[in-house]
Amino acid sequence: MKEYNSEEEFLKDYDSSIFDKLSMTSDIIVISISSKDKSDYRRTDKKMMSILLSKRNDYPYKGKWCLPGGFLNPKTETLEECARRVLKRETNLSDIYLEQLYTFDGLNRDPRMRIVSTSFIALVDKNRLKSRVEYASWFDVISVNEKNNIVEITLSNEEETIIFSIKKELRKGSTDRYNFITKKNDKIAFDHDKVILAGIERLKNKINYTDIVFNMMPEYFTLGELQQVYEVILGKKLLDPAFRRIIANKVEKTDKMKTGEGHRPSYLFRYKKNEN
Amino acid sequence: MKEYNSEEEFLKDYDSSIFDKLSMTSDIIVISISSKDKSDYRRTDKKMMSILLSKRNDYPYKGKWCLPGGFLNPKTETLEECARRVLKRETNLSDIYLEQLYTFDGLNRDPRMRIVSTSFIALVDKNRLKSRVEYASWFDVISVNEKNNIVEITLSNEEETIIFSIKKELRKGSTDRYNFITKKNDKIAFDHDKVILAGIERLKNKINYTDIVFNMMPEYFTLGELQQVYEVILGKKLLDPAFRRIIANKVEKTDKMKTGEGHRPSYLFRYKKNEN
DNA sequence: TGAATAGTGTCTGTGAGACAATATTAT
DNA sequence: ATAATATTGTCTCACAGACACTATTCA
Repeated sequence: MKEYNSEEEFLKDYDSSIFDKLSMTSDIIVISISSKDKSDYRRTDKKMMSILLSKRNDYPYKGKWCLPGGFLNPKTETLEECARRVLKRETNLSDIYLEQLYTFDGLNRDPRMRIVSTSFIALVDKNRLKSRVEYASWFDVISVNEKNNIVEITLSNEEETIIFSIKKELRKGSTDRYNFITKKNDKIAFDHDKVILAGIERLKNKINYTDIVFNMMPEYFTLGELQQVYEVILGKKLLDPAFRRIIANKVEKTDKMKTGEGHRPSYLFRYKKNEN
Repeated sequence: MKEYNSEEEFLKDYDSSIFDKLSMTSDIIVISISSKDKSDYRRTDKKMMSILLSKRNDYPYKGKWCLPGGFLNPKTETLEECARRVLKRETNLSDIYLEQLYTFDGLNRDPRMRIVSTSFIALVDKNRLKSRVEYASWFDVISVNEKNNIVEITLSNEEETIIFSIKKELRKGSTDRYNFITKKNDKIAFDHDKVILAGIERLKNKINYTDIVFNMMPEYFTLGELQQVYEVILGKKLLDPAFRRIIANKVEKTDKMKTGEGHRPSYLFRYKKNEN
């Protein structure tokens, strides 16, 4: 083997083809909050999480739904830049909250070849999306039910309902980490069912010790609306006074009011940074 | 474009060379607890974290220290399997606690070519490592000091001291997530300085709401020892009664004692699963 | 005996959970 | 007036922080 005396010299000779290579993708679970129309004039809108899915036009998994994603161009971009490029294409927005979620790399997750996918969570305020998305469709997260370590998730857009379930199997030697095993899944492509579950769980875990939720809120909101968002994400009702104590130093009251709702109007609040 | 009528038909024709490809590696920050010899017969050993580093024999970064790692074989293994293969080689152990940490993918993190690295944390009880590691060396984590969002980490083995510092720059639009920017680093190869910081922070964050710490403990331990491990990882002193309350339902008392320490002997405890 | 760690008791303040009470609007 | 949500008050209980005290060993 040749002896090199400097890194430059070594690199000049380096043949990058000696290692087996593979392709990577960035896949994104875009989460936002949508409102179901109120049935009663004085009731507030029911809020739910929604996620963005695209219908696959080509093989593999033709006709199934998948998360927005794209192949990494290894010469020019990072995985996060790749994700932003995809998001720009899908939503026409460039400044979306993005956070690396997990790298999925099962040997057969893509039937074409070995593809490793780094997934991201994107959180967005739905009001910012003016134009209807062309290829993608928003699915409401109707329910997330966990029983005996099996999670069943129900998604629905206007035309279609998707139900899939995943078993969370305790990892050997751990008391709190799980392998995800698909139990039932007819309509989601690749392993994106697992990405969706991982994303929903990450959001649920982080909502209580970070401020990420405000990435899904409009600039002005009532505390009732904010509380509903927490309730939807956490999957449980919260008590009003407790909730207000918790978020008190994360928001600031404005002098604006939300009126015309058939009941007592409420002050509009705004996200307030800092001050822990 | 040819029309396909089934996924099988499509795959038969599929040319996987149309996308640019790249190489991946798994890099592992192996963390364990070591004890400094007691100077006074009645004082307890001082505990510290230690991490495993290898000296690079080849370019690039020849002569610098790096984390154990290796190239992924895309045909045969997952990233975690790749990490376990490396760990087996370095420590001769197969059943080490392993957790995916983060995927690092800066465009120039490796001067040879584009290489994306998925990093893992491994936690191990040092007593299980009988034989001295051949190529790698344990470095004690002497200090982790954060001031004005700059973290300075000092590592040391018997012969060498490594000091590096990283700036944690608040990410745009976030209040709790940071980009890592190397400020000073002469001795750590690649971006492994950032992996080390990410690993130490992950451990610190998870110690309070998981049981991962027991992966670094021997089967029998005193509560004093366990408390020291918590203190080293959290970087602060804890109060005895509070600590005992917190871990009370994670451990069970045995009838064994630890004696001969120059002071009152203490009961040995053992990790107790479940019962939250 | 003295220095050191082991282990327990208990007071206090903080904060979440729970429930109650009052306020205000559109129909 | 009524139904609905908005907003605040307050009681209680759990628990972490703090400090004090007792126990036990080896040189």
